[in-house]
Amino acid sequence: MEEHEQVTARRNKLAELRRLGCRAYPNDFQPRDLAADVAAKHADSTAEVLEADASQVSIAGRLMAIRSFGKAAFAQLQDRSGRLQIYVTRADSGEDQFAVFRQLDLGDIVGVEGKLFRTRTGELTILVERLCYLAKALRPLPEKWHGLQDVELRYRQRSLDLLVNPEVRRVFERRALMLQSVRLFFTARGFLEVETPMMQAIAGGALARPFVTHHNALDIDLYLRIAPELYLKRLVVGGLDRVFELNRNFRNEGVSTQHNPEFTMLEFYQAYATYEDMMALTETLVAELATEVVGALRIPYGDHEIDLTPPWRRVSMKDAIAEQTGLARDAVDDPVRLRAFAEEQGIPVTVGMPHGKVAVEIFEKTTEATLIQPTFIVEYPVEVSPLARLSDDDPSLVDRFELFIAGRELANGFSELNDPTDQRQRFEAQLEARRGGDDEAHAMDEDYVRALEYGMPPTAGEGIGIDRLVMLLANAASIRDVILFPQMRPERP
RNA sequence: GGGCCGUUAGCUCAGGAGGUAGAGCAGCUGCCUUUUAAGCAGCGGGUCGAAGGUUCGAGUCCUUCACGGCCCA
Repeated sequence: MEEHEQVTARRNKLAELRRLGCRAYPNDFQPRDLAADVAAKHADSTAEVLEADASQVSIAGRLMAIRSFGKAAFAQLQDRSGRLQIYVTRADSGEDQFAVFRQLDLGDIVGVEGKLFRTRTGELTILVERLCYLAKALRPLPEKWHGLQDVELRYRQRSLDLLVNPEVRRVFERRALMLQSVRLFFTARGFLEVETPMMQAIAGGALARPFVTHHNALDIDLYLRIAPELYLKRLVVGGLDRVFELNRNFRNEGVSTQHNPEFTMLEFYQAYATYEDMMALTETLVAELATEVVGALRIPYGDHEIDLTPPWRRVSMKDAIAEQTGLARDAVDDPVRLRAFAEEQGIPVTVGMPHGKVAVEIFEKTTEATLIQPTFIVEYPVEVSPLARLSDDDPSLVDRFELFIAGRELANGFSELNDPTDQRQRFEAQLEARRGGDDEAHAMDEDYVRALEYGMPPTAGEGIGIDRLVMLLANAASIRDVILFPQMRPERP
């Protein structure tokens, strides 16, 4: 393959650097300072103060701009903290080092040491006395002004994206801060962080299609988990009354701005609590995270301003449907009339589909996207909630909620079903649904029922989609903007 | 899965109604010791996503495919 002219030019400069006595990839330069620290420390230092200060600073990073004159040059050096201008002159750095500098390109990594001064325009700058070439960028960087715009290239070559688009780094710094805050929040409340299997013989805990893999030595198929739920509740049976897990789930479904096949889920379980306690805990958690990460409770998201100030609205699914569609509440309660409405609206409902599931279908199609401000939808139908405790008031419902913000589901929580007999019957009902063609129905898990038979305390639990929460707090439109390496089709040669 | 849109130099983008492929940045050569997207002068760089088709002639029109984006399911 023919090498690009710009790559050839850079290879030639690398050869010239060797000729000048540089090692090609040295590793003996240790920067003592960071660009942003230096800038902060000397933000108010006048030219005279800097002149009188004999101390040296040393930073290392990537050359992101070079403005070169004959015997001197300004350049921008970028490290993990930010950028600082350097000034290299033949007089101050010496003939040999200046010759090295002249072989450097945008993107090259160097270390410099020298004294600070202020330029004519007042910019804090290092006058370079020692210059160490550290690594060559053999490929040219994207354009300095527009950065890398092509979203396909940005996702496929995240290194380059991070390098030239500083706002991308900020999103992932925000994400890291949020994860750290989540851990502090739960550990401060007595929750134990645990890790449960990602490879499971039965993919339980949610209604979704799993990825399948194979264990050679055991000669068994295993599933990548779609949820950690059933393992976390086994731990509650075992006396770990408060547990949380913050890690990846895998679902073998489509890719979109809202879905990546692997995504990060927070799940937590608290004994002697109810789903109402979980709603209150969620309000506190999200409000705290927003304050921590964004610094405000009213946050911008796309065209909206979201107000995360607790408490949030709570409304039953059927009331929400009635409110949105204009149907009378008794029509929503009536299986025949509700089904007729679905068919009239072109919402696909199958012949044997139970009333509760028809309601959920209608809710998802008509109402979900309208829930912009934080809203807990409560009173979920039992047919779509095989792991949730029955409502004491209405046996067709369970003590469950989902949280919607900006038209998207962010969390799902409920009082846990801890009656092993009921749990077995629910699994059997799911098997029936599966035989009826529902390939997302929950599988039977005998081992889990056996665990429940030892007695699980009354418990409530919840899952929160972390990527979506990061999207909200980082004002990102696509899940790919908050996942470092989103799933893409492989490039074809 | 369906609809719409995109794919042109390393990057960011133009390319009217089919008639020899353009700019800026980046690169190369030269000048330049206070620049800020530095400046000035000159030069090089293209399988126009791929494959077919229509046409005297296709970046441009048609078909299929690939990859991506947005919307819908």
